[in-house]
Amino acid sequence: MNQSSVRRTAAPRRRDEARQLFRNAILDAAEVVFGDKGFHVARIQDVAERARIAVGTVYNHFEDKEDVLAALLDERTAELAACLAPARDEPKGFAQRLTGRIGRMLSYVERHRAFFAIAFEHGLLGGGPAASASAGGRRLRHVERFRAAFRALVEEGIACGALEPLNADALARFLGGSIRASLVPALSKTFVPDRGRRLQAEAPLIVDLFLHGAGRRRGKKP
Amino acid sequence: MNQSSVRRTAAPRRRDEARQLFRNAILDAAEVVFGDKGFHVARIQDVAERARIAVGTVYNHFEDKEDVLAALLDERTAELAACLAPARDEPKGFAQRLTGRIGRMLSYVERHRAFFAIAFEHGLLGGGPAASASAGGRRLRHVERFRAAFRALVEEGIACGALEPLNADALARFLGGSIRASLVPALSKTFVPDRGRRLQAEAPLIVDLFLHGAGRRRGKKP
Amino acid sequence: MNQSSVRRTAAPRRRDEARQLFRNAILDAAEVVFGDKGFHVARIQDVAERARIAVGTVYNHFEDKEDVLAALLDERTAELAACLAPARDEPKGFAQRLTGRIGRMLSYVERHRAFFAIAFEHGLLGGGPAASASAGGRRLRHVERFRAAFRALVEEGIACGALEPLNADALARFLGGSIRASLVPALSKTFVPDRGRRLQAEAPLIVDLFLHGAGRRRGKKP
Amino acid sequence: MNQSSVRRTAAPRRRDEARQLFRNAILDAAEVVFGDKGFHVARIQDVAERARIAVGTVYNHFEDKEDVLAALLDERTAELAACLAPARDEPKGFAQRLTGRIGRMLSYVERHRAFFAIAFEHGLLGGGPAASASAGGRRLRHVERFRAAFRALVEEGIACGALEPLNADALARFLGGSIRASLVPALSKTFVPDRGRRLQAEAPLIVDLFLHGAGRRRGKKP
DNA sequence: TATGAATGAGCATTCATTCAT
DNA sequence: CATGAATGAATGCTCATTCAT
Repeated sequence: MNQSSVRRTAAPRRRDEARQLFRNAILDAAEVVFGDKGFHVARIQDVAERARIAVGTVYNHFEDKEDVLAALLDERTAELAACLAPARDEPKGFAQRLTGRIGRMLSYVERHRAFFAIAFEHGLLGGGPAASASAGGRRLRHVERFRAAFRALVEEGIACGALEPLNADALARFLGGSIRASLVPALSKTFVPDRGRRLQAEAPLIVDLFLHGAGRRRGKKP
Repeated sequence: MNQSSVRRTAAPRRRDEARQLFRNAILDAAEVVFGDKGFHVARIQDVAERARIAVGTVYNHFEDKEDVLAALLDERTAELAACLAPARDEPKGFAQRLTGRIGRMLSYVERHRAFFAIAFEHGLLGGGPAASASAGGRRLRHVERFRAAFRALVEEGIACGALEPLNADALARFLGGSIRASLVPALSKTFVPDRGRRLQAEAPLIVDLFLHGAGRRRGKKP
Repeated sequence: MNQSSVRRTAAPRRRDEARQLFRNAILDAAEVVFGDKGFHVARIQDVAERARIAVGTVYNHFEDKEDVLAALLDERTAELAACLAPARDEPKGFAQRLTGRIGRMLSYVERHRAFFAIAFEHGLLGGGPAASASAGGRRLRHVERFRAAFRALVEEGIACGALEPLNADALARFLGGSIRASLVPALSKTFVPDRGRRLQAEAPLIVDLFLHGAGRRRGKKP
Repeated sequence: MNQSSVRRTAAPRRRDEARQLFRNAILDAAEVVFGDKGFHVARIQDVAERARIAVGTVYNHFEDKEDVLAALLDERTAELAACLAPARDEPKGFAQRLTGRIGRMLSYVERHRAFFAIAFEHGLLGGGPAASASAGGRRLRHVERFRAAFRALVEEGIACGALEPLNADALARFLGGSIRASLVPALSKTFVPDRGRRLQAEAPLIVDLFLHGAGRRRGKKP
């Protein structure tokens, strides 16, 4: 390999790394700012200031304000959906596997609390049709990807006989609703994040309720 | 009762009725407009136009834009919470009572689809903490009232032994999440409202999942 | 005519008058501001300030910045073209009539010097194709109307035997060019407007120069 | 001459040639881009892209955007004025010489149509005082040089008895106006450039129209 | 010297709110 | 009170210019 070929590859690589750095800085800033004020109230200026860059720079990396949100949803959604995918060394039982995955998901949400506070507004886990309208479908992708992850999980459960063979979409939504129910208080602004208990600890309860419901179980008596 | 006292009471009464008429017209218009475009995108102008009145008139009846939303949430939330309250001639079993009440609730939501699409964005059934921030706490009231209705329902269930004696708040949220899961697709814009099946028909499934979960029930086989 | 019908007509009339007042104030302000700085450099803020109104008010009367320019061109162009139309008590000879009309036109231009300085930039009397591009054809109307007025004038001359029966469009452009040549120094910013001589006094020279190129040449026959 | 002195002169020469190459590439690109969109709408980025160089490079060769325009006007104006200067082997008659020179000028304009479309906006042949304001007088030079060329031409005509001994400036402007009248349609965007007839063919008509207003009138003598 | 990403002042436009009629 | 035009603060986005590489 001669010097010139080194140059041809090394320089662009560093440039790409710089681009990635800016992109991440912007998305990280947007996560906090959007989470704090809500998408519509937040100003691009705010995002730029938090990222310690100029407004113009935001526009060097993203098409417009909507695009920043879309990219953010894209990124976090993919990571969140990944939590639901099978991992190595999972326990045998479906309930155990489910608990592990949901726990991972809760843990991820906890690390990105600010963002998920608004992500729900924008359709995650089902919601805000109004908000998703303006995006002209750009955001449907995220929701869809997420729905697919839940569906896969539920179908896995049906396949192994752990879940009732009901409509997979309905079950997937039910699972999403169950998880959401636990997340809501944690995402509220008045929530004090670390009182010793981590959000992850909720996973067994969620799974229990999801699997067996809230009804009093007769078999328990004897 | 002399004539002047009649005037003092009758005339104001008519005036109050007129005020009520305007107020309702504005709220009805706001419900549709906010539901269509989302609160932030909707303009007071749009609401006024739909109500066939002038913008200034809106401000004669409401403090500001936020106030219109708050009033709307107040009104619909109260009506929605009322669905969950005990009714006359309810069946004996908790599950049956639950099914009836949830059914009524679903029916009400269906009649106000446009609005509830955004209500969820603004904290109903737990959500959008970002949005509620700007309201300076005004909206917490609605959420709180709603939460209370769910709590009462759940506590009723625990009291009569139909529900596990777990944390009432957690159960209330779980019930809310279960219902929400069924509402989401119905509130999406692409939803075709009347394909023969009414949203209300989902109530038994919701109750079943809420009470018994999605796990495969062993006792079903025989 | 009863009182109510009076109200129905009188109130709107006053409102319409107010609209007209605002519209004119804006156009007058725009004429000066655009003329001073050029269309692109001038800010709507400048126009509003000069008209002593708020920026928003400009947008209550015009679609956007382009629309203000278009309306201005429309109005002034129509008035300018009217100068070229036949008047009452015109003298018999074509040259005399021409002199009168051009004189009136020059006089009008002089009263609106600031504006015509930029009008030429935007296609009047033939010019600036670049500028007219962005308007998407809205401005072509003005140019076209103006061209038509010149054409009519030239055709009148041809018809009465005062002009060579050449291509009317070419002659019209030549007449425009002849007039323009006299206007240019008067429209320059360094021009001191009133040194005793009015622009109108140039009319005979313009006509003389114009005519003895397009006029039928008497001496040629022998 | 030793080797080092060779280096001192030869290398800089090559460097200067390179500079010239860049400069020309930028001006050529600017001619097209400015002509297409107009000076204010065109972005330096557009010019750089068309020249296949980086934006920064433009600023290595020109002070700012205005400077690019000024240099462009400078260059093209000088070449255009040169068309009006006496050439070798010109015919004897003034009309013939005039026709030749104007023909050359038209030909030059035709080769640079895109540019002259905007040059007129910026004062060439008299015009756009608004535009020239922002340049702070830098552009007056071009206009002035051009005016001088016209003046010289007219004075030449007066001297040889071919033109009326009127005010030379007025005649020069009249000549400019006459030429401009023919250029306008050719510079419009909708103009189809080559329909068999070249712009140059208009020269005799222009001269004819011009001369028989300013030309000494033979028939008048009696 | 060429490069092209970062910069941030600048501006058109919107829209909640006011207030004279 | 209803009205609807006037208001002007607020904001998304652009683009000329700079400068580290």
